[in-house]
Amino acid sequence: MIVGVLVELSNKNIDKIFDYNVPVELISKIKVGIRVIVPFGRMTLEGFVLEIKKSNDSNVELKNIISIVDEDIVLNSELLELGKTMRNKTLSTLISCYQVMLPKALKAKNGSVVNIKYDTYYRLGNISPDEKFNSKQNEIIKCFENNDLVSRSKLVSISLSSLNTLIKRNILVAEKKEHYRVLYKEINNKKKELTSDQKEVVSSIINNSPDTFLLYGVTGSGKTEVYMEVIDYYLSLGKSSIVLVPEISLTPQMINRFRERFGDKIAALHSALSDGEKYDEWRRIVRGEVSIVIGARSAIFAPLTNVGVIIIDEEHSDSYKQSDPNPRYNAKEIAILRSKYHNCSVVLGSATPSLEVMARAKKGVFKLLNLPNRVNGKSLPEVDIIDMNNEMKKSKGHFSLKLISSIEECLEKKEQVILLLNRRGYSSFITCKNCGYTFKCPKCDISLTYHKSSNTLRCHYCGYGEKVYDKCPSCSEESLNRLGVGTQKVEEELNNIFPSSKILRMDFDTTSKKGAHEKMIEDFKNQKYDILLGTQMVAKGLDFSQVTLVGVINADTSLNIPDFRSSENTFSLLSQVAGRSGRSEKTGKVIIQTFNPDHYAISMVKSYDYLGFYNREMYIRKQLKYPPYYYLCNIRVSGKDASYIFGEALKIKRSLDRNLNNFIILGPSNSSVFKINNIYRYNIILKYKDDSLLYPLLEKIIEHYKSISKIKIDIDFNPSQML
DNA sequence: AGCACGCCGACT
DNA sequence: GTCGGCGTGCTC
Repeated sequence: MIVGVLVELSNKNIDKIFDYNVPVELISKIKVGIRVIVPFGRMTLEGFVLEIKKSNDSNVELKNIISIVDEDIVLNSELLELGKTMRNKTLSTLISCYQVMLPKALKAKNGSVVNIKYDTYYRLGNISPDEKFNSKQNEIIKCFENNDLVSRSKLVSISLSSLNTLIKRNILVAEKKEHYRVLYKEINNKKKELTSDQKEVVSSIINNSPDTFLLYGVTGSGKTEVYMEVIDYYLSLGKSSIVLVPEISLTPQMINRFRERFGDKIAALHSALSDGEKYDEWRRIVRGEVSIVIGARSAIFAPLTNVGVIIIDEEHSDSYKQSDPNPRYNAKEIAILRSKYHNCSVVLGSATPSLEVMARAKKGVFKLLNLPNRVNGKSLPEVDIIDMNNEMKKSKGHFSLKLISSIEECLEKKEQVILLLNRRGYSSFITCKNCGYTFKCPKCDISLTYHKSSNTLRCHYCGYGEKVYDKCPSCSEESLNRLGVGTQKVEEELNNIFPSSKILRMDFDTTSKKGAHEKMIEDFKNQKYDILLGTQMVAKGLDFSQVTLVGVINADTSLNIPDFRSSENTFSLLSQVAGRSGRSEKTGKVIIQTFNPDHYAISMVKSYDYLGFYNREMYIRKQLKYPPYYYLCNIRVSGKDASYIFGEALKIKRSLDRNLNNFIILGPSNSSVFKINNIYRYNIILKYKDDSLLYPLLEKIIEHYKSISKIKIDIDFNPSQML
């Protein structure tokens, strides 16, 4: 027996199948989709078995497989095939596509597999009628009246020595059962009565399946209930479901809602789980012990069989696109690929759909479903836009008088406030007021950001750090200025204005500890705090009934990012956070502070005019030839020798120019962070409508450069950010 | 990724 | 003459 193996090295030169002999004693254990250990050059590597064949059709002498890693397959035929499609769509290595499908714990570097934990259980053996038992022993045996299997810990708690006696007499027989590290609540199938709008949407999905739907529903319109109802329907047909949410909104609050309804039929894959816990969840999925998988981007690869529906909540979130390590895939595209295989539907939900998805829905490629009303029957909270250009003359802090008085009012009524400090694309760097000097990382072309806790300046890209100076190194004046607003600073200011209020600060610093995020949300829900102050993480998915005021301290930072999506992202962020207000009986209110009150991405939030925003933004995208009118592709050429790299990038650009018609080809230009860790980066940006000639050409370019180690070519199709 | 091979510069 | 630089190629 010969097997074709793909080894675990992500390198274009090795991204092909290598054949190995299977020693006789291993033949019976070989299956396509398991991992094996093989010799490779002088190395010993892990790899996936992709093919099984009878004879050696090449003229090279084959080595033997060393051992087998998995009893059961880790990649089924659907996922093996999906990986190949992904490779072709992302031009990444096949092995990287398979690796991204599996939990980290399985990406074993030479066999470092996570321990499977076992619990010991006992069952009753044969008891002949003349066996006699004492009282302790009888007590133990009684435990088996209603259960076949009883855990050792329970029996030990009765009497260890009696237990040992019974085991010795073969009255009890030991049995090992896998121990899962995650505990589950009892199912209680909490079902809410749906509104007629919701019911209509649910039946529309079920009756028109399979298809891809855009569920466009305002904040608070009960999209989650719709998802659960659809999932429940497919559950009743014996089918499984995948639910994707952005990591940031995969809160315990969200998971608990699903758990209350579906109990232990759910596996939740989120970042708060350890590698071992994620592995446990993954194994439950593989074994068919769960029917619903809820998780962030990579959960789209959940090895469920017989999928009934794939739901992508907050569809507009850019977190569904993997942008940094290869493969640069988009979970929405993967969802559609998997739905074709399973002949099932995809539901994309959002209150502010991405332009790409809405455009496709309008064209009829996706089916558009509407939820125009909130389930509480109330209208959306009133939005007040405060022009900070005027306010700054009146006070020097970050709070307008209007926001201060509204918070005051809210606190008096014992209601709660959420404050968003928009820090998207924002960093707290230090500059000299006198000469304009800024501190930059010597290895990366980026400003160092100030870290109060360690009193250092740090580089967000490479981790470089230096201590903070008093004097400007350029002009020697003591005129260094901390720019920008941190949550800490705003918290202090807030404390001064409202000394008796209880403020909860939620940002990356305060939520990094395990379970901290969960506890904060729980505490705020239980009204242990009056004001929740935080970054983007307070904007999405949270549902607190006592929140009647949402304030946005600085709406503009996300608007100033040099990215063609900055308006869309700003509109969507502001609309989302506005939706946190007035979700229950009490009427809510929203205050947005901005220096650009007339910018359409801000002014249209006031009227909740998504479609108005959509039309206006679409017009601009058409003029500027951006998505959804054109596709984008970013070719990043990088290496240590800047002039060599630029020269090669230019060659690539010229070759593209020669071979592609109707393409707009920009660059090579310095990428927005030009240098990271002494690697210089140039971008070539392509805009196009038809990609049929592009792929073979790019494959050729990759092929040409793959063996030249001083240059790296990275391709990102439809990048989420243009950085 | 590792490691060997091989072809040019500065040394005991 | 030889040690060692790293550019290039190969791994079933």
